[in-house]
Amino acid sequence: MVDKNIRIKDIAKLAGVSVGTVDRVLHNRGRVSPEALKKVTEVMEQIDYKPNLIARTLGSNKNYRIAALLPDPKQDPYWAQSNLGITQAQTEWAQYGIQVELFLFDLLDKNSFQKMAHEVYLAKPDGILIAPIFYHEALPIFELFRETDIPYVLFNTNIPEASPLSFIGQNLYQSGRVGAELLYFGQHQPGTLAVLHIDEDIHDSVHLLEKEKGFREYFKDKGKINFSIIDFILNPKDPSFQKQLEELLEDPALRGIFVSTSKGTSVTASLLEKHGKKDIRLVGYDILDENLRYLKSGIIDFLINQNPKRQASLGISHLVNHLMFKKGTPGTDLFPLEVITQQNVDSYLGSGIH
Amino acid sequence: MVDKNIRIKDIAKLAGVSVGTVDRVLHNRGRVSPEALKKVTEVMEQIDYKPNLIARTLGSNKNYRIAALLPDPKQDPYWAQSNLGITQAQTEWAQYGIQVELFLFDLLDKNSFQKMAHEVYLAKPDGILIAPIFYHEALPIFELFRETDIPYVLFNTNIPEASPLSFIGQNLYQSGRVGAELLYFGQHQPGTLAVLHIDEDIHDSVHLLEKEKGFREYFKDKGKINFSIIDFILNPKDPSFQKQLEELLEDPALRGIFVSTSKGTSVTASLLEKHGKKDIRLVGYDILDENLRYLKSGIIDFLINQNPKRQASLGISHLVNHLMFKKGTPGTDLFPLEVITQQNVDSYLGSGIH
DNA sequence: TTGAAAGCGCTAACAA
DNA sequence: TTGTTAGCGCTTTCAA
Repeated sequence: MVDKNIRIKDIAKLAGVSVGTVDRVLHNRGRVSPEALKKVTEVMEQIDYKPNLIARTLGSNKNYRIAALLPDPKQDPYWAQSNLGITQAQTEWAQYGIQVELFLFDLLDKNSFQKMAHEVYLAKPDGILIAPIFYHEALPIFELFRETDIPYVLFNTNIPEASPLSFIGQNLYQSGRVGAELLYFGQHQPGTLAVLHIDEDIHDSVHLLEKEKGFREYFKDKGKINFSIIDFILNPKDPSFQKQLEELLEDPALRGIFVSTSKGTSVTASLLEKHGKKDIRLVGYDILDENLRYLKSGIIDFLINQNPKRQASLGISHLVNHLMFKKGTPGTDLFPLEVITQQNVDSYLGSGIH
Repeated sequence: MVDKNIRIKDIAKLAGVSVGTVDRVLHNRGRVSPEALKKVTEVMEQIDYKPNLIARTLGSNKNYRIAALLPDPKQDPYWAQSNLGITQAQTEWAQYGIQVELFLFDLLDKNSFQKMAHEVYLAKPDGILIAPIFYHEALPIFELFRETDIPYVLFNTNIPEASPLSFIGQNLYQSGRVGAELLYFGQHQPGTLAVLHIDEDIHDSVHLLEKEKGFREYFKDKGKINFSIIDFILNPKDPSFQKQLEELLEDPALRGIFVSTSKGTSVTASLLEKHGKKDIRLVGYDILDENLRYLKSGIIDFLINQNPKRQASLGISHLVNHLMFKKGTPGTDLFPLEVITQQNVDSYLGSGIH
């Protein structure tokens, strides 16, 4: 009533041109005389024109195909969550002509990543969501994508050189600091703190070392502390894996363990449980079913939630916003480092929107 | 391409009627013959019709007025945050013909609440967002709202008897349990734990007592513990307020304090700082500027984030979804009980979307 | 009770 | 380089 929203039509009238011309200026599709361009831009600057995105979407009755490249959800519950997020976004956007095609690769096989990335390229989608967990193999892929001008969004792992449309994930360095904080909090007895990187492959090493760096620098900043910090990179497939871990647990000075992967968290927890070591503090990652059990039983003290589901679903949304609504997306979307405890975990399991 | 979405037109064709009839059935606007009704419903049951909400919104070119009833943001930084969330939602939806009118009342004055609630009623908006912090005064208001069939959404404080369109907030009982958990965590020395309800009025008593109940039951569930729990209801306007607090701090056995209000948190922190009591653990509420400083300096150990900004903005969105998109909204939307620490607080300050 | 048709704001094809 | 116009899927008015 008060102030009817300004329409393209109004701008056209004010500038003395047709809606077609305004539209062309709006989307700089060219084929506009300098005079017309000038007049329209002048009007636009005076009026704070906000396009009606709803009408825009309906008008340009387009279908978009989005390719999602990520590890096989069957291999790892963490990636199963990511996959869930994609499925969720898919059903949400399906009615607006957005199709999401999955391209899954083997979490442990760089070649498979390369192969699937190539298939994404061949599929020529309108947008790409990608978890570039293999740094070196990913770089040339981005070259390809850029050549074809297909917008791509990174999630989970950041590769700034990729200059993506946007990155969705967490500040891993800070994540390590949070881990350190939680491990240190209220600990008065001197002793040993351990950092465990448990993974079947070291592909994520950058990922993990970033966390470790944050962890260590937290203590460096603290100045003099009572703890010695040791770290391990362990492969659960390694025959000596179990033994190495058990040796660690033997250490009577061991006060706490920070595990940098979600899978490793439950593995460590199960050992801690077996050995009845309830007094060793354990901080790990993610609200996976396996971890949930140990959190509830008190073996795990804190989880840092990476929210893989929401990372993925937001990734799709970013692409949709870009493709459909031509909306600008933030270059990086850093998720909060959610601290999960026995008492607040249920409040996170509820809606899943937040 | 593969499966074009089904349109009303398609249903009409299949049922051998016109789109007008289908629309009337869809929204049971009546004036449809039993035969037509039958045919259309039959087709509808066969096909999983999902209306295009975008087209619907554009088609019914309506404007909606939403009234927001909440305490004056100038009185309290917590409510300033809520107000921010409303402003945010307002600008987001303005272009689609949604207008939000603010109705502010005095946080300390029940009469002012009643008066403004009545003004909301007289304004006859299309939807209402309300923070019903005065329980007894709110009940008759809801009667009024229901009479006029205006949908209303509660936030911050739940009143189940109000049977609102939806409630947005937190599980306060569980919130108290989280507070207890954080206060207890890693505490080995026996001593005293204090629960502080600091507020200028006791209007929120239900609110606060719910938190206290959770706090106490946490320890009850724990069984034998080393702590005695004491609690206070304090009014900062009371001349003896300062003295009462200082007396509490004198207690050498005091190990930790749980403050149930966001404002009270900073008040307590400032006293703790003044007395140089860094060893007393402090758990409070919300990422307000005042609290932020004390969190960073280590006086406050944990904050439980109630996310007032997002509560409010989501409240508006719920109403919009209901009014504009005729989308179903969840009856209650319980926010996660976010644990904020020195190390993760920045990750929360960033985007604000999450 | 029904169907036809105009219109929501924008896009995009087309003719001029 | 321009303006005109026919949609997009749905709502809503109006005449039949």
